[in-house]
Amino acid sequence: MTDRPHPLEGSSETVADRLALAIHEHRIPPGAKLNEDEVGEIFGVSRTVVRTALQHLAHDHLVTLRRNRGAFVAQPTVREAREVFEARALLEPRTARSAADRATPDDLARLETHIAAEHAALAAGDPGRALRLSGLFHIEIARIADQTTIAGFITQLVARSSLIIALYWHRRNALCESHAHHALLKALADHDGKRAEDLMKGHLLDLVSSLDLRNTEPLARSLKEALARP
Amino acid sequence: MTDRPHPLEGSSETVADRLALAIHEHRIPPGAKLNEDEVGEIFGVSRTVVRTALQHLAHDHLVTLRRNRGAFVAQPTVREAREVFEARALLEPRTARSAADRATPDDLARLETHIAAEHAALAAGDPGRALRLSGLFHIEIARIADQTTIAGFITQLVARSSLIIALYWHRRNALCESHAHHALLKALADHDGKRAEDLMKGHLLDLVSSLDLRNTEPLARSLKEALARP
DNA sequence: GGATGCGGGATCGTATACAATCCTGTCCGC
DNA sequence: GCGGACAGGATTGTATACGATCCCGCATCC
Repeated sequence: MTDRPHPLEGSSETVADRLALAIHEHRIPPGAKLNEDEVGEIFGVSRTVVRTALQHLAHDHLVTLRRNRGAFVAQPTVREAREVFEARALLEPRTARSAADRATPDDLARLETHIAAEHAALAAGDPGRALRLSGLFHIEIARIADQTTIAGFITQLVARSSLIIALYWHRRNALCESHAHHALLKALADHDGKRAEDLMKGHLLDLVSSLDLRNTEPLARSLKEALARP
Repeated sequence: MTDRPHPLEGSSETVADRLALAIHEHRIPPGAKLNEDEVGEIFGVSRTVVRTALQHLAHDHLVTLRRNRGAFVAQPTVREAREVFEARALLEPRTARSAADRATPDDLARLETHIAAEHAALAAGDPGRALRLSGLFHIEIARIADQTTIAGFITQLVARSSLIIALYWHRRNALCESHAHHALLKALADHDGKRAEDLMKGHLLDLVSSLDLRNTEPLARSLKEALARP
């Protein structure tokens, strides 16, 4: 009942957003094929708009477009995974510092809401939604820093991080996340830029350390393991 | 002879690249309208591929898509201009440091070529091409640092910087550019990461200081000045 | 028996056609 | 003379149609 095949709603961005959300919440696994006709029928739109949406997602590295093959949910390599988090390490700590200087009570309230919703999603057994909200927390900080350009980059990096987590997640330490976010919020509330910067840096390092980035290939996870011992 | 209206060459990315190059070299001014039929006829392709190319460029903030209005070459606001250079300030110095650690003789030779080509273009009275090569220098450094993700961001930021320069350029100090790049190359050749980082930081600050970012509107430059005294 | 060539089916890439929207110039009323 | 409504033209948004390419399965040949 919640998801009816809408006859036609608005534009291609809606389709892109819906697809991105599904990918972000791990409802569509990495490597999954996104058939144009199928997606078009689901959303009640033509292939034209689906193609536009897929190209949009491809530009954000959420899907991979292979010529005459179709669109697939991206499977970041370990190299890409490292690059994504190195980029985040360059962008986010300094942005968090700026956010600490500019955060208004309204901003802090919104962040608090995010954290609460994240907890609620976890309690409700919806880790995908919790992960999504966790990412929105980072994006919101960039927005508070009043840097829409950087916020755009972080949005992209968070989206890719979601795929990376889907592929390379190892430790089951969900508590770390929420606690780190809470500490970060406190630093922002205190307008302690230096602390916010350090906390963000550490938080990102924790995230990377919770991944298993030893393998060489992402599809090795489904291929090499299959023929590990011949 | 060099630029014939190709009957049909390859794909939409070619059109996007050609358009991006023209914008980058200031052959198409900010605010210019990009008619789909017109562009399609120029490149000998259909509107479908032109639309794809324009959406690609829109995603990189090189063109602005207005619903039912068409595509226009972007006109970054002063706010966007500041944001772009703040993002570059976050990304490029640290990337230059990494590049200094990894630069091979082959990399250095390629950078030397870039600088030489930049000088040649300036001498040939083609400042647009010189600016393009100057941007490629920055992108090449990110590539040397072996960070394709960051390189992608910098590519986007350099492209937007080209538009910003077209709109807000003030001082005519082209020497600064080439000299800064030469000093940077020397630091990279010496594998002096710290110096490369500092030089890049200073270079970006010089770039910003060569702009006139006082105005509030970008189109004021072409509209208000026209009817300054009625 | 295994590898190679080939054909059917499906899917993507591009072009074209139609509908919706917007801009511009003109006409009418005040 | 001037402001507003309206129609014409142009341009974009979306859908559909056709051609090209690729994958998969089967038959054939070595």
